[in-house]
Amino acid sequence: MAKKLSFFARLSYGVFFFLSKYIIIAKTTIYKAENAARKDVEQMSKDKKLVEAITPINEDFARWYTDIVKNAELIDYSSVKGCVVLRPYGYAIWENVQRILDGMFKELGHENVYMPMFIPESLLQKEKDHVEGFAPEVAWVTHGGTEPLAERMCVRPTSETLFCEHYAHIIQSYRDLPKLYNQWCSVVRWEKTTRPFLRSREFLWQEGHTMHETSEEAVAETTRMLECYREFAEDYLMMPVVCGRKTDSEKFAGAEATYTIEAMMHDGKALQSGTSHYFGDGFAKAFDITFTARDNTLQHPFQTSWGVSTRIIGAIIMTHGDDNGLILPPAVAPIQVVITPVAQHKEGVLEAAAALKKRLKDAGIRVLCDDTDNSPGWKFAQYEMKGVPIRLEIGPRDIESGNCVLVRRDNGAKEVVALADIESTVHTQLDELAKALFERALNNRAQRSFTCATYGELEKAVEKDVGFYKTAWCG
RNA sequence: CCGGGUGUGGCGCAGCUGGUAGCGCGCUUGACUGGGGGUCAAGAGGCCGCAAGUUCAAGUCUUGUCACUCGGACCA
Repeated sequence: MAKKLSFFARLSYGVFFFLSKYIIIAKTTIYKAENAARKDVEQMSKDKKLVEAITPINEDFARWYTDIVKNAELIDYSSVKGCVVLRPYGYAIWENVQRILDGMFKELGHENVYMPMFIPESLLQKEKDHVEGFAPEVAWVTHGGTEPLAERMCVRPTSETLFCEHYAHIIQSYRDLPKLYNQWCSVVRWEKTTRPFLRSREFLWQEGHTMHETSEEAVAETTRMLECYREFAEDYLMMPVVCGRKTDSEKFAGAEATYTIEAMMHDGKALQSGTSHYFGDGFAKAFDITFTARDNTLQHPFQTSWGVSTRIIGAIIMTHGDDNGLILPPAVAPIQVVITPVAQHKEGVLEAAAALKKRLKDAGIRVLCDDTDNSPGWKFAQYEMKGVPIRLEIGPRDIESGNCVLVRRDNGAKEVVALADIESTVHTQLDELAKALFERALNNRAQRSFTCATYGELEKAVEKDVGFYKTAWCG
């Protein structure tokens, strides 16, 4: 088995165990852009007088991705490599992700805390595997002002060590367990190859760190949080995922087992979208965390950690987007409905648009009315680029007939709908759009999933088709 | 870390064998428009990455340097 795994590692394939007896092999390289197509697109953009053309998805997937993150105004590059500016629209997506996940965590009994961003070198080094895994990619702080520090400190790449130090202070008895903490923060990993959202040097995430009385309880927490992530991905982001366990070579540094949700991107590659780790009592021993058990013996607690990062935004883009730009699942879309007034200088149009906006807002829908004097065509293209799920057009004709035009972002379908019950119409359409996104992603995954009976068969198949492979030969 | 490429208005680029900087988009103002990226007119905006050198003269040539980028290596 070890030999086979190293073979896959060389090919940049991720290998992980499906939760049943299958393993799944999926290409997991981080996308890199290529130069070739750029000039053609720029030329095309000139010829067609388009404002911002993006590279077609089937021509160069990586370039398509970069064009979207820039043109949909999610990020701006900064002067620090691998560190991006999250612009209001991009950050708003993250805020929605935060709001939903945070609610789910609290429902499960977790509490939020905040740890320092600096870790003294000696603290990082307490757990051997952990430091070996992370030391090559941490950023170091060596000076305070002009004075060299007595001990250098790293900017947290993850906070296990800080949580452990703290837990050692506050856990005395089995009565103190479990401890279910989570924090929202940014971490720094000095990556050499960076891509917005997918692999950056600083990124935002949440990291949950829990301590338990028994290993059974900690294992249960690990799978409970993996299930939480699955539910979030599938029910809110409309992104089907495969739950599984990473091989030893890919598991978290210091963990006993790493579980993951893997989503298939539009091009058939896998993206690790959330992880949940079981640590056993390895860290507890290294950090000397003990508690008095029910039988009055001194024991080490069992630990888990789990995290989802802004990479999930990259997953949303690559799962649902198309040649016209981003498509956002309604649950996390900063704007769920955009209203574009037509012939807005004519009497009554802007007033009708404003009234429509108010009704939708009162119905709990995130709505924007774009009354700038850009042309309607420009607005259509702009909000398609930004992935707004539903567009409502309202002009003199509609006002007269008591209707408006509803356009769906996922399939472009246009429909004249009555203003009278617009709230329920929009709610229904948002729901249907969400379901359609999930179905489409599921179909894509099904079309790119294969089964191999033997190892030899698998070797040949992975060269031909990018996708997920199930094999039965590994028990 | 190794190799290739690129640095010129906000963005994308042109600028040949040296002669003192131009195009498209965007931006500003106004008018006409408006149901798929509108039209016209008038404007604003540049130490040509940085430093040194060659020259009467450097965006252009030479050297150095910095940054970015692509590929490789490295990387949960």
